[in-house]
Amino acid sequence: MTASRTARERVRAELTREITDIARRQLATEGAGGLSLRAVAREMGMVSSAIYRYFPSRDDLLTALIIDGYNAIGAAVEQADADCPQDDFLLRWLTAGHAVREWAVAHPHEYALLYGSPVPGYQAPQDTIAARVRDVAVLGRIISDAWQAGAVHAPATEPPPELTAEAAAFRELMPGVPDNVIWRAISAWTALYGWVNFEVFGQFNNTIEDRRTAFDHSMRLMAATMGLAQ
Amino acid sequence: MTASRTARERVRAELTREITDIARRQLATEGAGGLSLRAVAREMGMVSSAIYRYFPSRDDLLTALIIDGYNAIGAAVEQADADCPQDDFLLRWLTAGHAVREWAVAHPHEYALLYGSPVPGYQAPQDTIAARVRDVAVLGRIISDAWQAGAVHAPATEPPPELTAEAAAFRELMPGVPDNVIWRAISAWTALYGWVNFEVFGQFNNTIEDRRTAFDHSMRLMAATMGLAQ
DNA sequence: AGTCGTCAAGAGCAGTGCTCTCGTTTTTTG
DNA sequence: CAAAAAACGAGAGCACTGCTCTTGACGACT
Repeated sequence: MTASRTARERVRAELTREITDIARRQLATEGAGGLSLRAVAREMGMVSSAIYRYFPSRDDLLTALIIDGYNAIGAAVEQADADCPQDDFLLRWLTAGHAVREWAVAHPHEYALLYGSPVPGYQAPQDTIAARVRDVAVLGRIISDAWQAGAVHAPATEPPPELTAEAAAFRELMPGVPDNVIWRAISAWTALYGWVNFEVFGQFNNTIEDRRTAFDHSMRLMAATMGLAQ
Repeated sequence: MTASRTARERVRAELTREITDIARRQLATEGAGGLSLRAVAREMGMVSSAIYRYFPSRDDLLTALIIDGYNAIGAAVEQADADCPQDDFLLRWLTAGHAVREWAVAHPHEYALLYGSPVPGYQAPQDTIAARVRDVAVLGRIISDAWQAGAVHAPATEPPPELTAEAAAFRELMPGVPDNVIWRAISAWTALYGWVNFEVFGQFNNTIEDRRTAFDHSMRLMAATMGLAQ
């Protein structure tokens, strides 16, 4: 009986996957606003209303794409870090940063969906938060490993007392790491994505051309701020 | 005759301004995607096609709003810096940063229009670039002033030679400032906007609550990276 | 074998950006 | 001052969107 049930569910899963694939392709070429359920249906040879059997609304399709996107960039960063010699923490930081940047440059529209302005009228459901932490978890692990190895030499500028109860999520990612380093890591993390935002969203147009080199240099400065310089 | 000509042009300018005002209000409440020419016309008691006498397309209306937005945030930063004691460079940097952040938090949708994902199908015309540099010009002036006053004590980590021909626009903003400091300023600038992006776009939800304090601390770390720490 | 749920299809609603035409009003020109 | 020209608001209309509802057919489970 499971076979027959699976027969139906298999074609359903297949169609669902085909929808997201086409949607992702449209997203990559047209951007988030150009994603049209009717266009997806048209490309599949379906009628538009049939799509709603699989995704109750456009937002649900967007949510699926967002989750896929977080997992894709998270997997890219995890893979990049796994390929690194684990005891070279500066290299790991730089490699993870480049992985983020390169994925974003290769998938600008998907990146915009994840880290750009929220899609109007769209509220990210809780389902996304599990996938969204994969990249920052890698960063946390790098810093945490570096700290355990005694490779973090940051100036001892204590953050203000108002912040001691903040950023609990980051603390969990970096157990044992003192507040000073945690907040430096948060700063570096926001700087990393700030750069990628600027690059992907065109803020460097006609200004910085060799963006990979410039990004690398900036990430080295951030590593120094974190105390990771060798 | 100029009076009679002005009569018509005056009402035209007035209507144009009313359109942008209503559009800005809709933008603030609904976001960029919710901006509808028909809704603006409806609110003005006009018929939708009449709007096209004033803005040939939705993109042109968006462009007007974008230019206004760049000027608004630029003016806010300029004003904040002007109110500072000009010889306290760390304070000036922090004040300018807080001005950016506070404007962005107060006008999240307008900020998203300026620094978020580009509106799909919309290509920013050249008209915007004049207004868009006002905020970064303030930052450049702060660093430049600090350098002239001998108040910049940054470690002498030279950027790689590939970058010596890059970022000419930044160099013009900071005449006489050496490359090392220029690239540190660029890093700090991207970190500043990276933070604001994360905050405005909801990346700190359920993670960091006292965002002003955390931002301030991060900006102090960036000041140290630039060599502005006192 | 019959029932029940799933499915694709189609029509339809309200909304969008945008174009075109048609009178009217205002400005400019002869 | 009168005629030509330009600007304007209104309306209809096109192609498109997300989404809902209904209808009829096919497949799955008892």
